Amino acid sequence: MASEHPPISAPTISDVAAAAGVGRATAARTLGGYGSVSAVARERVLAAAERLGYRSNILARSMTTGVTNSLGIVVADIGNTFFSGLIRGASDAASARNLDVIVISTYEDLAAERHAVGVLLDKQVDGIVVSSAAVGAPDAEHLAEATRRGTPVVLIDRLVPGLHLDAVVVDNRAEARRVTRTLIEAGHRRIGFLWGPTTDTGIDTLDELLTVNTRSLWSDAERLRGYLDALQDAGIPYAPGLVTTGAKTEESAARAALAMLQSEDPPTALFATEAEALIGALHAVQDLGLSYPGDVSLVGFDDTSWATVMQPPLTMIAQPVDAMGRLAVEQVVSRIGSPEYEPRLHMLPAELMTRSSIGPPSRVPGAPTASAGKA
Amino acid sequence: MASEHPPISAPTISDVAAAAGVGRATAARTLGGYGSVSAVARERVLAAAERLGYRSNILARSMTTGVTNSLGIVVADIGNTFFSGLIRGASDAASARNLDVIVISTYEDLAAERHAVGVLLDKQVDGIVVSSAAVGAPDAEHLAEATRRGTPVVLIDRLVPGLHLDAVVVDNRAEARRVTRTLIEAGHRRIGFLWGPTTDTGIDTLDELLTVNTRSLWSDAERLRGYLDALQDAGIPYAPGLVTTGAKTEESAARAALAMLQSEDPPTALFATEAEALIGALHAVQDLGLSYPGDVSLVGFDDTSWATVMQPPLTMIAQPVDAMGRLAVEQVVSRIGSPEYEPRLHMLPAELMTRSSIGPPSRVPGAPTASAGKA
DNA sequence: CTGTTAGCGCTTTCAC
DNA sequence: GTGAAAGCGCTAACAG
Repeated sequence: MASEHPPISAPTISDVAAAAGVGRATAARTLGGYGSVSAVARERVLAAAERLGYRSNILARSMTTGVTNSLGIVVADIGNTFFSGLIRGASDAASARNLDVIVISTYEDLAAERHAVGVLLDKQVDGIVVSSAAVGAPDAEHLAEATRRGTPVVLIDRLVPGLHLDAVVVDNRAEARRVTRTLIEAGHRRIGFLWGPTTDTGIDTLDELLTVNTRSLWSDAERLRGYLDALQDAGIPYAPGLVTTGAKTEESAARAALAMLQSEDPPTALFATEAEALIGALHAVQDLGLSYPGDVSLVGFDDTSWATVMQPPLTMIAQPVDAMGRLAVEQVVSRIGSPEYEPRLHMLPAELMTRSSIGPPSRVPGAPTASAGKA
Repeated sequence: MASEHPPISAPTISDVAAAAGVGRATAARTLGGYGSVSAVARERVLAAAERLGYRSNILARSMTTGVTNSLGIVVADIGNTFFSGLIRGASDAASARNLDVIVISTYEDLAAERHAVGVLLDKQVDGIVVSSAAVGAPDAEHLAEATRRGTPVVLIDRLVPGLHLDAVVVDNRAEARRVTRTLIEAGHRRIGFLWGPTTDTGIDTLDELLTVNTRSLWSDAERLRGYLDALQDAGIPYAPGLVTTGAKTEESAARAALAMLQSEDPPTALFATEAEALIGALHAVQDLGLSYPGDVSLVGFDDTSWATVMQPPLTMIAQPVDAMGRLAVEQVVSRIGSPEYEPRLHMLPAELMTRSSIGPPSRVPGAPTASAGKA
């Protein structure tokens, strides 16, 4: 039942100060939580603020302080569960710190990524987490530039060779090597690799493959190298037809798997580098009336809940998406505090979820050494 | 090779104006794209801006104009593919309009949702898209309030009874009724419903169920009603044991399905209201060594790519997530333009992806009418 | 501890 | 058309 004319627009600090009978600065200090104010003054200000329903205008605050309490996160595809898992971890960590998150999807397009970073910089976010489409430092000038200008950026999921920034990734090469070895130990020698580098020129030699691989995303390139490492460890020669070179789509993976499986000397195991690729592989296997692990063994990156419900359940590599997201924002936050230390590389372990899609090879290929392994 | 001392901090409109030899206002006009400027002046300003590398400070702009070119979207769980699909559609539509999106996850917690909306309002987003955890208007004061204060909000996926706002949803009741009828037409009379209302008090009568259902999220409540509608249409009495009352988790769904399937008069079909529930159901089926659709038929909401690769492939209801997301931002945008028209309700159709998880019932329950249906 | 006084960079009257 | 000048709401530097 008051008398003071309620301001038509939202109350400002001046309104509160006036209502409390103190100067603007005092009101600002108590409301902004800085400087020091006497207990009495604080009480009166708080009461007045409460009464007026005061909410600070954070745009104005951000303009003068330069901090927006928001983080940008740019990923390839929000709709992909790997990335949405990352985002989930990141945004949980962010809200725990009272930061909010602006999400942008680039669909692996570098131009879109540059634009996204520009938007974020314009918005004056306090930091950026990005899973970049850049395959090398020259592509990533926008990231280097942002850092230089004072907005910390941390890479997530993918490193960019030549770019020294904080990063949170999984050791893709080691993980790929490990599963491939698992396959080899089960007796496999012909292992199909789904989602090798995309290229239209045929790849015949290992050298060519390695060269082309250089132009792939770090994570993809690393997985291929890990696969190749394991092959080499076991003295198995590289077989051109077993590494895919098509587009990275489910359909393309299905076609490639189909072709491999129908070839004269088909693979006895398939390693899929991504959930989508695995689904493609499964389609191929099913279309051919094959079963796993009887006819072909199967493994894939990026574990999901449906893997447990497949018959038989799928053995998968589980990346710690939630932890990666959290760690990335923690890293970016600590970088905001103290910008000048060496970039930190966080390599998190992945976990091989052993289930039942790996078995012994269905047949013994040319080489005589084959069936020696286990039995 | 210049001479003008490069400003230590980013160039402002004043810098550009000075460099161009015009007044601030003229520079502001051409750079801000409002008012009118002579061709010559515009050229000089543009050139100067280019030369200085001017980027407008959108925080300052937002502060004076009140528009931030950003939208808030609050969902229950970013990690859930249904919501990440929504977000994907929404953020695509947003970037097409040069808006960016701030995403917040609430995990179905109303307090978190209120907080999220508060944050968004503080950020002065131009509009909010929310899939609310409110089950009735009293819970949704924060949404009504936001609208009243001039920030349009559009509901997505879920209506809030009693709250008249723009909304984009699927007719959950009709869709649930439709699949249930499909099941009935296949001969089923005992159909388990996974993810009925969560409650610890037992539910014995239909009335009790209906009452409790009132306290569920709109979408969940509607799906149950649709199920009940179809039962009633077919003259099948409500069977208490066939509607779940546990928590909404995969494990709980699995337990409930297990219990149903092991009961004396088990269901011959299971209708799962969510992907997680379906996975739970599949676990139960498999643990019991049952197969589908031979022993039990299965259907679920929220189609995904892995449904096609299950053996047999799963029949699912596909919600148009992408379109829902897009439409929601379109709606919120048009509401920003002209705030005063009747709230619009967009009910999008879902699609039943018929595959192979529905078959005839495995056995004939008590009633004599059963096997009459098809054969 | 507190009030006064300047800005932050932009938009927006308002005269010229 | 164009420039000068007045804010937007806040923080910050400076006296007292």
